[in-house]
Amino acid sequence: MPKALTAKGTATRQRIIDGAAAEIHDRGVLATTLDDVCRRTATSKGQLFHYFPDGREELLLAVAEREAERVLEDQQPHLGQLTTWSAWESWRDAVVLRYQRQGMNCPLGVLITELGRSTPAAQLVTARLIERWEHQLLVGIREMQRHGHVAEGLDAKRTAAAILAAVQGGVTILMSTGSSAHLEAALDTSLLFLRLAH
Amino acid sequence: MPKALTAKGTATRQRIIDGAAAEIHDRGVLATTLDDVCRRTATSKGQLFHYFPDGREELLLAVAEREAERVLEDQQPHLGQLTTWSAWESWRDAVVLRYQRQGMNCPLGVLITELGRSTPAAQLVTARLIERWEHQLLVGIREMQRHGHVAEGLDAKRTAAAILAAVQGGVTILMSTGSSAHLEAALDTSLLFLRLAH
DNA sequence: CACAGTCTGGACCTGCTGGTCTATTTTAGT
DNA sequence: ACTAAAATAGACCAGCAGGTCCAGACTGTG
Repeated sequence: MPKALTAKGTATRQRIIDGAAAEIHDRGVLATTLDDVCRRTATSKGQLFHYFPDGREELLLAVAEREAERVLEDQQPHLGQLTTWSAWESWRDAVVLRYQRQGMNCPLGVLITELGRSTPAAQLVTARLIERWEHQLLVGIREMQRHGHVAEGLDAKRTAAAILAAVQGGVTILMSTGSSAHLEAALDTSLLFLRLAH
Repeated sequence: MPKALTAKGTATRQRIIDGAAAEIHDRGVLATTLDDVCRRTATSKGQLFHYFPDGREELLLAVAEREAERVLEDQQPHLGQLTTWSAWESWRDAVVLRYQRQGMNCPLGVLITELGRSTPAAQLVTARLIERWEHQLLVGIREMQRHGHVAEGLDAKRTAAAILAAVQGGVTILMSTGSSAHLEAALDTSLLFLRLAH
């Protein structure tokens, strides 16, 4: 990587990341080659290794970070303000919609499994995503407790972890079957649980 | 594949599948090459393609089927008799233990994501596993309802789907972080939910 | 024993893909 | 405008992994 990126440079770098992400969405991580990315982004091998000296691995990591960012963005503004039942409902719908749109390929998941084994940096991406996601759920639950909508006695931390797991599992199942039924069941049951704990 | 397998033949075929599964457990699907499998199982390329004419894909599918079978086996006998609270607790422990042992690599998951894109046969393996797993949960919940331990009004089908998703998500998170905290939270919260619905 | 089909071994081929290298053009700062 | 650094292009390389092939050793059945 050059010492300083010019405006043109950063633009190209970003174009490569975006193109790689798109290619991965379309055809999967495994099937995506560096040449594919070059073709799609109208760049050359030279540029690719100019901006990502560590090659494929570094590029994939950059894509993973981008994807992780999106996961949370796509749940906003709902996830950030889980203060009423209707906010939780909206969030639920947003999650279902987001993953139905994404369809049967989970770029992030495969990215992590391919990278994770070798790079600790990749594991960090997942860990941070989980932590942030869970934290927002936790805040939401605490908020509901503060407003008296959910029982004070409920273990908010554990519940947040469980809801996150349920969503994650619903998504995983959606990936392999194409059906969002489990994701919806997971979300609906989670909300029902919160309501029951009263 | 030959028309008829002799006893020796089936033994070799099985040895290849077992060896491939072991190799995948140790080093991951992506890093496992056909030569690795041959070396480990003391077989030759000739044999490998003799028993799996479609090569890597066919072998991987066979391994996936084997793994799927194990997932359910490892939860028995608990999963098959979820008729009391203590049975549910035992099941909970068995699941946690099984996946803690398995550690951070999910052969089945990666197998499916690598195969799923191309082969519908791979999707079938997952679909069947999910269906059978969920069915046993469903039976368990209905049983609890019949005995008056869980409210009749609870949507058993949806709850079974949600619990399965929660477990699945807990496992997924365990894979990428190495911590079973989410899996345990998911299971504990699921059981708490059943208890609350009374 | 014969012989047809199965089993085994391993050399070999080939396509692909990540990665290197060098030459040329463009940009930014003085 | 000059120059140093950055950006771009794309030919080229090397290794590897999946897959092919054929020759030879077993096996079991009439």
